[in-house]
Amino acid sequence: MAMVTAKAGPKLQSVQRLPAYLGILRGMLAEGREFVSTSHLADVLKLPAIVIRKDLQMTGITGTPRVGFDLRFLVAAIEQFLGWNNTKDVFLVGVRGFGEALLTFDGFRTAGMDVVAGFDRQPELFPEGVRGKPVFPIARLGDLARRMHISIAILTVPDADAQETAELLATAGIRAIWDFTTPRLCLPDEIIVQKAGLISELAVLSKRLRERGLTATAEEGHSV
Amino acid sequence: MAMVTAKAGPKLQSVQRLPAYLGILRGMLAEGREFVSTSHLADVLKLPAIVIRKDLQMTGITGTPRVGFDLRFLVAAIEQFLGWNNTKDVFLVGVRGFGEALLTFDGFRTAGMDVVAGFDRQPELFPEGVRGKPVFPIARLGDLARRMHISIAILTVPDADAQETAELLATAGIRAIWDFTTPRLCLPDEIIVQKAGLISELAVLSKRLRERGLTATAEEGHSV
DNA sequence: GTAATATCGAGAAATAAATCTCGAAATCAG
DNA sequence: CTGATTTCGAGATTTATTTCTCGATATTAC
Repeated sequence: MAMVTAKAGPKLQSVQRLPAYLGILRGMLAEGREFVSTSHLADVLKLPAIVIRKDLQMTGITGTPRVGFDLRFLVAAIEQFLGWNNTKDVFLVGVRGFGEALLTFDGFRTAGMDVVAGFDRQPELFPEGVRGKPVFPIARLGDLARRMHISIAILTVPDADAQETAELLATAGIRAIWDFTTPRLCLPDEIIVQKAGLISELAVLSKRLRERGLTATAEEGHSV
Repeated sequence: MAMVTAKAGPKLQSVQRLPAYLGILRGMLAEGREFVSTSHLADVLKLPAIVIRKDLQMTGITGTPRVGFDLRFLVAAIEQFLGWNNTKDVFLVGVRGFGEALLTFDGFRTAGMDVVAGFDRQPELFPEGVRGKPVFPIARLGDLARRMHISIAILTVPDADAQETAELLATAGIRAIWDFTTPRLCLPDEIIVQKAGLISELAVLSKRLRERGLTATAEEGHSV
C-alpha cells in the first residue's frame, strides 16, 4: 500500500550539509566569484560531486550545464531554504553553566539567529547581564516573549528543571525549542523540539576512538 | 552474493541514542533497582521498545526473558561500549568565544571526558584561567600533551585558524579531534575528526520551523 | 558552423539502516 | 507440574540514503 505523503522526504543529512556549502559559497561570493560548479565544490569539501548536486536540488535552484550555478542565486536559495536570510531573535533559558557560554557565542548570527536575552531562575547572579545580553527572571519570559514576538528558545536549564521550564515556554507562546537537556520533553505536538546532540556526538566520537584506540594504544596496560 | 561483513555495522543512530539510555539507567541504578525491561525503558523514553532492544544488542549484553536486563551489567556494558567507564582528559583549543563556554561546562564528566586545560593564541586574556581551568598558549600544547598523555582535543578556534591549529594538534600527538569549526579539516587518516553538528542542527531546526511556520501562518487546508 | 567537452538533472539501481514479525525462553499462578 | 504471560532475540520486511547511468545543454575550439 503506497500511501505516499505529498511532502517530499526530509533528507536529513542533506539539510545538515547545507551549512557547510553555505560557508564556502559565502566566502567565494566575498572573493568576487560569480559562478561555481559542483565539481569545484567537491574539490574543496572533499565530497563526491553527485552528493552536492543532489543536496542542492533540494533548494529548488537550477544550474546551467558547463557553467555551474550562479553564486548569488545559489547562496540566496540556500539561505531562503533554511530561513537564514532574515535574522530571528531568540531567548536563552538557563544561563548558569553551559547557557552562559552559548549566550556569549555570536556564531549563530551566520545562521540567522540572534540571542537577545537570557533567562534564569537566579538572575541576580548576572546583575549586569552577560556581555551586553540582559538576564531576566524566568517569570518575565512570557511577557517579554509576547512583547518582542519571540518564538524560539534555547533551553539550557538543569535536567531537573527541563520539563517544567519547557511547559512554561509552551505557555509563553514559544513555538520551537532547541533543547540541550538530557530528558525527553513532553509537549504539545505543535511545539517543535530539536534535541541538541552534543552528548550523542560525543558518544560517536568515543565509539570511534575506542574502535581505533584498541589498535593504536594497546600500550596502556590498564585492565578494562 | 551475500558478503557478510565480519564487523558489525556502525548503526550511527543507535550509538547516538545510547547516552539517553545510560542517563535513565544510571538514575534507576541510583534508586536501587536491579532489573529493567526494554518495555519499561520504552515508557520512560517514549520510544518503541524494539528500537531500544535492538540498540542494546549492539553492546553485546544479553537480557533474560520475562525479567529484563541486569541494571548493573547493562550500565557497565554501555559504558564499556562507549568507553565512558574510565575518564579521559582532554584539551580544549580556542578559548575565546564558544570555547570558553565549553571549558566551563562540566556535563561532559558523565561522558567520561574531563576538560583539563584550555589553550589559546591569547592566553593573557585569561590570566587566572576559567573557572579553575588553566589557559596556556598554544605553543605549549605539544609539550603538555605528551607530558600528560592527552590524545583528545576539542577544537574551537576561529575558522581561519582551524586547519593550521589542527595540523599542530596532529603533530602534538593528538589522535582525536572534536571539531567545532566550519571548514573541513585535511589531516592524516589516522586522526579521528568528529565534526560538531551545532550548526547542522540549527539548519534542521530552521527548516522544520520554516516548514511548519508556513503552514501555521498560511493555514493550508490539509488533504486527507 | 560543426564537433568536442564539461556540467547539470532525472530516474534507476545498490547499499545501508531502521522497523516489524514471529518463535523461544523464563517466571508466576493455580 | 502445567499453562499463561511477559520479554528477549534472530531473521525478514520496509524504508531511507547513497551511488550509478544516461541523456540534455551550453560553452569552447577549430
